[in-house]
Amino acid sequence: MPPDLNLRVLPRTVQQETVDKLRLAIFSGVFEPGSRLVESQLCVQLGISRPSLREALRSLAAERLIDIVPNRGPSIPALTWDEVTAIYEARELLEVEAVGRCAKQISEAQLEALKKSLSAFEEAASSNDGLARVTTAADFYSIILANCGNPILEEIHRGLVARISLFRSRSMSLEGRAMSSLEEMREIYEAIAARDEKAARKASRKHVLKAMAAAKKSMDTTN
Amino acid sequence: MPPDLNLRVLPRTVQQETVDKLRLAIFSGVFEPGSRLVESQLCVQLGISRPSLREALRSLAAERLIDIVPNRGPSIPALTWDEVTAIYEARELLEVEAVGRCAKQISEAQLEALKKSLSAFEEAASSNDGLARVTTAADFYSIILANCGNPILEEIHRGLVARISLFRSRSMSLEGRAMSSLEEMREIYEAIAARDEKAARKASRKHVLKAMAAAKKSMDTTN
DNA sequence: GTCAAGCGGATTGTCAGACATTCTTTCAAT
DNA sequence: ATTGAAAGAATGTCTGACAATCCGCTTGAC
Repeated sequence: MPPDLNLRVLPRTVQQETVDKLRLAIFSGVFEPGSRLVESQLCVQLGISRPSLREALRSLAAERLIDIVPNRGPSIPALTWDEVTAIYEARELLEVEAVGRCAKQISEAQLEALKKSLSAFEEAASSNDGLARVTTAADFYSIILANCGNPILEEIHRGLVARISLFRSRSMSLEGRAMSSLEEMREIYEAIAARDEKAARKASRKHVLKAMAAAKKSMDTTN
Repeated sequence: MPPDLNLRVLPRTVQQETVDKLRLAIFSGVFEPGSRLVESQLCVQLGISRPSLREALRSLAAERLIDIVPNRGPSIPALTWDEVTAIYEARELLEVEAVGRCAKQISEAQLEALKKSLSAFEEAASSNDGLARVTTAADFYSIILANCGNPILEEIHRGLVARISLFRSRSMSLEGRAMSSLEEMREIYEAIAARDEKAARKASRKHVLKAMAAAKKSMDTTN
C-alpha cells in the first residue's frame, strides 16, 4: 500500500457543510455585495444552531469571503475596483507561473483531461448558461493549477478566484467575452500541449489581462 | 475629511484576542509540530469559553496555521519538506515581484524606514536573541510588501511566512545564517534604493533561495 | 505470545438558552 | 433641522448539556 495514501474518510460536520453551502451561495450571488448576514436568519434558513453558524462564518471570514466587523456582524464584501485589480494582478502572477510550470511537467493523461475541460467550456460558451461558463472555466484552471507541481499555488489561486467570482460571472456574461475567452484558453492549451513554456506564459498573461479588462468593463456598465 | 479615512475604532473581541494569542504562541514554537490542541485545556489556559475558543480555532484553521480533523480536533501541522518547499517557492514568486515593484515606487520616507529596519536587523543579527532576529527580519519584508502597491500580495505573503515561521527561526539560528542573511538583505535594500528593479529582483530571488537552503539544512540537522 | 474484540474514559460536535453590550432606528424636544 | 433619548434588534459571550466518535486498555481466543 502506498504510504501516503490517505484512506481516512472525513466525516462531514455541520460546520463544514455550512461553510460549503455559504461559499456556494456567495459564489452564486445569492447575497448582494455589501449586504449583511444576520445570524438568526441564517440559522433558521440553514437549520443549524448559532454556535455552528458562527464557526462557519469565522472560517469564511478568514478566507476573506465575508467581512466581520465587531458588534456589527458579517457582511458580503463590496469590493472596490482597486481591490479587484489587486486580486487580478496577484492572480496573474500565480496563474502565469502555474501555466509555465504546467507546460513543463503535465502528464499526457492530465493533458487529455485539460483538453476535455476545454471542450466542456467550448460547449458552455456557446450556450446561455452563465453558471456553466464560470464552472467549466474554473475546471480548466483547476486542472492547470493541480498540475503545476506546487499545491500552495493551487490553494492560493483558488482563494483568489473565489473572491472575484461575482466579477467573473458578470464579465463572462458580456457580449462576446465567452468566445474570446475560449480562444485565449485554447491558445494556452495549445502552448501547454506543445510544451512551449514561454508561449504558455505569454498566453496565460494575455488571458488574465483580458479577463481583468472584461471585469472592468462589466463593472462600469453594471454600476 | 478624506473619504477613505477609517475612523472606526475596532473593539477587540475575545475571539480576536484569542486568535492573536494563539498565532503568536504557534510562531513562538510553544506547541510541538504534530501535537494536538485540546479544547478544554486551552479554554482554561486562555480563560475563555469553548465557543469562543472554537471560533478562534476555525479562523486559524482557515489560515492553515492549524489542522482540524473532524472528531479528532485541532493540531499543529507537521510540515513535510515537500510542503515547506512549496511554500518557499510561492514565497519566492510573491516576494520577488514585491521587491521589484517596490524598487519602482517606494517613497523616500518608506525607503528611510526600510533602512532603519535593516539596521535593526543588523543589531539583532549580531545578538543572540533568536526571536529578535526573526521579528526584525519580518519587519524588513513587511515594509517592502507594504510598499509594493498591492495589498493582496502583502496579505498572501504574510500568510505564507507565518506558516513557515518555525523553519525560519530555526534556520536563522544556524551558524552564520543571520550574517549572510544580513548581507543578502542589504543587497536588496541597495538595489531598491538605487531604483534598480532588475537587480532588486535578482537579489530577492537569491535571498529566498538561500533562506530555503538554510531551512533545509536546519531541518536535516534537527531531525 | 500474538492478535482480535470489546469496553470505558476522554474529546469533540452540536445544540439550547441566557444575558450583557452594542448598534440602529425612531421619535420627541429644543 | 439638529440633538438626544429610548426602544428594538443583533452580536459577543458564557454555561451547561448530551450524543457521537476516537483512543487506549483489558480481556479473551487461538
